[in-house]
This record gives sequence, C-alpha cells and structure tokens, in this order.
Amino acid sequence: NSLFSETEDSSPEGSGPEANNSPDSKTGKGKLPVDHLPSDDKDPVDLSAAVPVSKADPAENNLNKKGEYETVLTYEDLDRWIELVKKEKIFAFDIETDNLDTIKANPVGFSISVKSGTACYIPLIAGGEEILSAAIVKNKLKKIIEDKDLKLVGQNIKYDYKVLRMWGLNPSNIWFDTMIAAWLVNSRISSYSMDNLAEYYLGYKTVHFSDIVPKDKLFQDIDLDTASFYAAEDADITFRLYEILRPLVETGHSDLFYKTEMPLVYILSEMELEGVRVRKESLDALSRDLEKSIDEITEEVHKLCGKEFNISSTKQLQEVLFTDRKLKPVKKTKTGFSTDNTVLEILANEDPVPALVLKYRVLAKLKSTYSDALPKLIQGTTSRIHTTYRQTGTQTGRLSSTNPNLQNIPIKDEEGRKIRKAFVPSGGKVFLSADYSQIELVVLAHLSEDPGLIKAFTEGIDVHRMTGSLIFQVAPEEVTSEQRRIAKTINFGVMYGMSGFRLSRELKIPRKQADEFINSYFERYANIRKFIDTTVQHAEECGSVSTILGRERYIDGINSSNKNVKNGAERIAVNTPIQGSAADIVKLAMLTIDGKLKSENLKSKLVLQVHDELIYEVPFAEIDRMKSLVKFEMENVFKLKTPLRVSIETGESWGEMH
DNA sequence: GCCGTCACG
DNA sequence: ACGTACGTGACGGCA
Repeated sequence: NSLFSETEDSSPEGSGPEANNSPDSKTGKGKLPVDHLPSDDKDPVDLSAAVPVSKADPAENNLNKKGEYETVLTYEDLDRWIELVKKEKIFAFDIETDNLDTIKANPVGFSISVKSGTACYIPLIAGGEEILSAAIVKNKLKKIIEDKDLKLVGQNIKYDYKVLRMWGLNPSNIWFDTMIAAWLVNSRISSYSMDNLAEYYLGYKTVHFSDIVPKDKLFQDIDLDTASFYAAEDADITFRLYEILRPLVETGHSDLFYKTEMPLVYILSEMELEGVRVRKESLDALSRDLEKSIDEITEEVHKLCGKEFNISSTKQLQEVLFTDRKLKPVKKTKTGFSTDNTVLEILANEDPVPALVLKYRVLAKLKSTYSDALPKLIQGTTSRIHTTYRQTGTQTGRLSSTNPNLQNIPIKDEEGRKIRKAFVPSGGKVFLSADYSQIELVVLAHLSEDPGLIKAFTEGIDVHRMTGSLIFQVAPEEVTSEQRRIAKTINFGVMYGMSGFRLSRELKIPRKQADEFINSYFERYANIRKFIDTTVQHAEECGSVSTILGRERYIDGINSSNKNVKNGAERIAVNTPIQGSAADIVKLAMLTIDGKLKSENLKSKLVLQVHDELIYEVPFAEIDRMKSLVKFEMENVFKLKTPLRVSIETGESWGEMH
C-alpha cells in the first residue's frame, strides 16, 4: 500500500527504455561554472559497464605484483625525480605525517609515482633521525606542487592539501582523487580507503599502517627501509588505481568529476582549515545549567518510581515502564519494547514518568552531544572548531560532516538553539546565511514538470498552502493553518514515498482519511505520480537512477520479489534524484561563489555548509556586496524549469538567523 | 561493535 | 497479510 505500489498498475504511456526519463536528468543540462580543466563528457550509454562486476582477479592480471621502489637519500636524486615528474606531467603524490589531525600534522616524508610498479620515498625523518632537510625539500617540492602544467593524483587529497597548506605550500594542480573517482563510479562501496580500493580494483593487499607502526610510536620512529616501502607503495597503488579509475570515471561522469567534485576539494579544504569560532564560555555555562536540570529530573523520576536506575539505559527504562508501572508497550524493537519519542508521548497520557523521561532525553542529548563535546574540539592554535567534510560519505551526493558533525547542530527548540548561538563570527565580521527555499520541492517540480507545482513556485505562492488548497478544494487564502500543516507533511512525505499508514500516524488521523489525502494529492499533481512511475521503471530497467548532473546511484533490490525490499528500493529510487540533484545545485553554487570571491578579491569566507544552506563569515565592509552576490549566484547557478529562490540573512551568531 | 535513540536537512 | 519516509553522525549502554 505504499505510494508507489499503488501506482504499479497504471501503465505509463510510450514507455520504452529511453522514453521514460526527462533527458537532462542523465546528461546534466545547464552550464557549469568552473571551466579550467579539459573534459570530454560523453552520455552514459551502458551504466553497468562503469562498475566492476566483481573484485579484480589477481590470477588474470599483474595488478597485484609488488612494485620496485627507491629511497631518495640525496638532493641530486630528489632533483632527478622532480625532473621525471615534469617530464611525465601526471604524478601520484602522498605524504606521511606525524598526526591524523591536519592542523597539527607535520610532514615526515613524501612519496611519488609516475608509473605503475615504481615509486620513490623522500624521507625527512626516519628511525628518529633527520634524513633530508625539510626546508630544502620544501623548496624543491614547490616546483611540482605549485606548477599548473602538472597534474597531481592522490588518494583523499584533501588531507594532503591541508597538510601542505599548513606547511607553507599552495598546491595548485590537484587533478585526480582516486577516492572521489571510485565513489562516483560506485557510491555503494563500503569503504573508500586505499587499502580497500587496492583490494577491490587491483586484488592487491597493501601493507597496513597499523602493521608497521605500533600504537605508541609515530611514523618517523620506523626504520627507513620499512617506512620507505610502505610509503612508496602508497604512491604506487594510488597511480595504479588512477589508471583503472580514469577511464571508468570519464565514462559519463567527466564533468561531474573534473568540473564539480575535484574543484570542490579546494573549497572544502579551505573551509576546514578556516574553521568556525565557538564561544567556549557559553557552552560551558550551558553544560552547567543542563547538569542541574538533568539532576533535578533524575531525582523526580527516581522518587516517582521508588527506585534508582539509569534513565539512559533503554533496558532499565523498559523494565520500569512496562513491568513496574505496567504501561502498555506500543511497539517492538529487535531487542525488546521501544521507548522512543513517539512511544513516550503516547504513554504520557496515562503516567507522569514518560513525560519526565522525554524532558531528560532532550537535555541529556544537548549536554552529551553538544555542550560537553564541542568545547573539547576547539583547536588551541586557532580557537576555532574545524570539522571534516566527507565528500564520499553519502550515496546521494550530499556532503556529510564529522568530528564534530556541524550539520546537525540544534535549531528547532529554544533550548537547543542556545548551542547554535554559541557559533559566532570573529571580530569585525558577521555571519551571512543563504538558504535555498524548498529546494527539494523545487527540484521535484523540475523533474516531474508538474504544472501545478511549477505554477506555485513560479508565482511565488506558498507551496504548502497551495497543496492544502488543492487537497481540501478551498481557495488558497482559505486554507487553515491545520490544513497547511497536513499539506506540508504530505508535500515532504511524497518525496520519501510515505505510506497512508505513516501519514495517519504522523497526523494522528484515521488511516482511511490519510489514504484519501494521498489519493487527492496525486489527482491534483498528476505529473508527480508519472514522475514516480517513470523513475521506478527506469531503475528497474537500468538498475540505477541519476541526478541533474548525471550522478548515479545503483538501486539494490529494485527487481526483488520480496515486496518489502522492492518497496524500499522504490523509495530510494525516487528520493535519490531529488535529494541528489539538490546536492548538485548547492555544490555548483559553492564553486561559482568561490570564483566570484576570488575575481572580486573579497575577503569573505565560506565557513559552513548544511545541505541547502551556506554560511559565510563576512567583513562589515562586504555585507551589502555579499548579500546580492550570494543571492544572485545561488539563484542562477543552474537553470531549472522553475526558479530557485534564496533567502539571505545576517547575524551576530548562527542562532539568531532564520 | 552493535543497538536504540535523536540531532539536522 | 505485511510493513510502513529519504539522507546523515554521535552518544550511552551493553555484551
């Protein structure tokens, strides 16, 4: 009974394999903003050809042979390698450091390969002793790192870029990241680590870092021969992966790779290095307040229950709620009865404890995940928090953010918003937040070409009100706030493939009524149903779906005979082009704006990206220019069938905007 | 290392 | 009759 299976019977007209998708969803229509790299993008013809069917078979190739490596011990030998790189133009490059944290890391040595099976290691320190002078090596490496005629290949280059920038070099020829290429070719590999890619594509087992460096030691402590082989192998394997991945990524993904994802490496690196200022005092104070409230609630819960227990333990909580207090379980988990939010809200009607637990959970979450954790991640040297964006972290094309995750800082509740208010610009600057309004619904309007939805966006009508007006058959101005709320839930639900069951639970309305709302929705927005049908059909035939820039995702289970698996696959197939195309657009906007900042010599910096929102730190003098520049570039970065709209706000903290 | 939970878009 | 909204990352508890 999901939205999609309801549509299974309705056969879309003229549905040959080629006729069922809007043409630009595959080839990536619209002009791309960055154009400094060569490209020969071809339409993807055979999608399955871009993905290895199975792991490489070592017996059938020489990919897994160990290479022959050289340790560079003199400056003459180093010069020879630099000349070799200049001659060959394309080179794999890797850095060994003394720390995974790029802000603190110092280079320990470098490796280079220009041909598979061969590589060199250039040690600065090995066995605890200086081998080559860092200053001299830096000057010589500068000649290949900053030469725009050369092309640098690397694995997870963002890391190396940041280390080199901190070291004092400005890498300017980053060209091919094997990790990103592998992700574009197949976004569902479990890990894009070099060790894993080497095994997957080359059938090659690499030496692992932990195999040669004991826990209490650093890379520079390792003896030269061992270090040299490990490091040189990294460059060699990177070069071999490049040779395999280049033709794969250039089959249908050239522009996406060379003009979007690779240029983005610079931008993300600079954002991470820049970091964002957080007021430690505010968070510390908040932690103290939260602790007090948590203690009070804990005491009250214990008193009501007549015993002390750990409220954070779902196991102990289940015992208290469902055994001691004899409340009726609402739903099960794999391991017992659920005590999640929705359950506690229902139980709160009959007992005072669940409401207190809900309150406890909110406060405990804020304290442990945010106010306690964030201050620990403020870098002493910069007084700022430096997140890491994972460019290969999602299957849809979005970025993700880790250590800390700055894409899930609270905003919805007033208590949580205090966390956001601790994020502030540094002196003499303000934050500028630029937010795409309803970008996923706008993308849906574009992809489905639904006249109703397009009309709403083109005329600037409130889309939830519009949907409410269509479903309830009243004039837009007569839509009540309750009707608008229902319409909003449906608008979002459709993009995820929500069922009548879920809608009825979400809105606390009868199942039958929820089904009627959904039917009514698809009657009014007929092209959306058509879009869903054709997208699912495309997935069934090709095994994949794609975004406006041609980003592909393979859909496991789309032809499964298990209905649950099938329905789940359909939801993913429909949602991915929407979420992924929105991600494409935001990435393009980051690139065009970056180009503008440089050409106009502006000092504003992009500090955060939260999926549909960009946050810049802006000097007072640039506020007016930035407001119009950012808005214009974001709204015009990609031509859709309905306009993209952006709302701009400035503020003295992240929490004061919106 | 997995589970349940919950923060965001 | 069945299961039931997409995409993430981090935390505490527990085995």
